[in-house]
Amino acid sequence: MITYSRVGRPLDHSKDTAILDAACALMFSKGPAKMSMEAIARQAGVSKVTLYKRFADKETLIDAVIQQLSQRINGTLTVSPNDYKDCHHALSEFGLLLLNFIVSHEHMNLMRMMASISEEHTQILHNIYSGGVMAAHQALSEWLTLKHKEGLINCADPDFGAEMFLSMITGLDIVRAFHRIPPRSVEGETRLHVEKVVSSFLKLWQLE
Amino acid sequence: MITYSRVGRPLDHSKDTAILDAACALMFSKGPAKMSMEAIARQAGVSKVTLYKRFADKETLIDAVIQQLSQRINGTLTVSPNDYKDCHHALSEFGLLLLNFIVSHEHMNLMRMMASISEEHTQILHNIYSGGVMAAHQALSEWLTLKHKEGLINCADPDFGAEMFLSMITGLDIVRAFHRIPPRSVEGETRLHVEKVVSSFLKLWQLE
DNA sequence: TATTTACTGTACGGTATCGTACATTAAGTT
DNA sequence: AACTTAATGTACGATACCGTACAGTAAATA
Repeated sequence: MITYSRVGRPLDHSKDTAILDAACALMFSKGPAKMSMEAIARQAGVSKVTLYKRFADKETLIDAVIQQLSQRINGTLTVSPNDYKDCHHALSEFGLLLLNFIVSHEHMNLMRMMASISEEHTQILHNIYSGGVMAAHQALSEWLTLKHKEGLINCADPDFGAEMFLSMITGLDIVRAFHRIPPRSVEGETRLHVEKVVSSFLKLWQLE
Repeated sequence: MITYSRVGRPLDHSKDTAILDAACALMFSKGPAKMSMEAIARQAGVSKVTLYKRFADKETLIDAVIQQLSQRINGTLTVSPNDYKDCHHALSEFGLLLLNFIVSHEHMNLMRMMASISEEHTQILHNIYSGGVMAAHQALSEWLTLKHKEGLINCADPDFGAEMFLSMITGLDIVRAFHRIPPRSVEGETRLHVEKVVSSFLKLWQLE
């Protein structure tokens, strides 16, 4: 942590973001292991000394990049099913957004970085889980509870229902993306998949 | 590739497996990046020269480890739904096996290794996908087709059905395992999850 | 202006690791 | 026995990279 001091030349906070951006880009292209601190400093337009002033060592920087990236990524998934009235419409829109989010390059890159985190640093992974998947699951679960009370959806086990929806939407696409298999070529195919999932989901939990 | 020669001291093929085993163990404990060739040679009880005689360089060895591991792992998932007559029973047993397989340490370690494979070596990932997920998906899809013809399951879109079953069984457990969150403590919980999934699945595709 | 802190650029010590060379021994074939 | 290949062990060159030291410059405050 850098303490603020009133005297002397002030910290240039634009360098923080410059460093993180450069590190992030290099993590994408080279991977955490082959990313060198010199390259980060060069690409950030910053001397190595400043780099080490902001981040104690390489591992700290990597952690910071992952944290920042996960927050930024999870921030893109702001739309909740609350935003739509019709259940089918709500789930479709949410599902489409979710699926596109999951197979996005940013998210897959984040996953690959997370895989490199050693067993000793599980806390970061837990934080990411809480802020990402768990939050999405909880939001959907609460939405299902709400719709259940409104009598629009008959889901007595909203936790299970939410888990099913998330995994059904994800389907095998996340596996394929992880195996670096090109995604569905046509946008319509994705939408069709989502529609089929939503139909199945509602068939299970809309009517008795 | 090592060409066979009739003359001179023959290759000791036990060293191949010794090297691969040592490399595999070190990949598990240290990760691919921090695994050194010296350590592999030491643990395998082999000199560094022999190591480099069998595997041109570190990357080649890593690829070989991943290939071997994926084959061995996929080999453990031999049980197909064919082995049971009752549909519910078949899906339950298959699902339980699948879920335990997916969250196993071996499989998660393999996933983490796969994440370190660069974009230039996608062929390995594609091979793993074909031999693993895709094979399981296809087997299940064919089983569904069979049961459809037998009139036991009403699944006009077996590919989609198989994808749904696989992802529903997997659920969020694979995500949690990836985030290094401890798995379900009680064996019974896993079985309960599988039961709920199978019930839902059959509710969708058994009756009209 | 004096002082304090931020920042640059270069250089460097230290470490780790890759891949190879060399001399020597082991284990087979002809 | 002569030959050929496998294997060991040590040593070594080359490289890369981490993290820091040092001298000097920039930008703020008192």
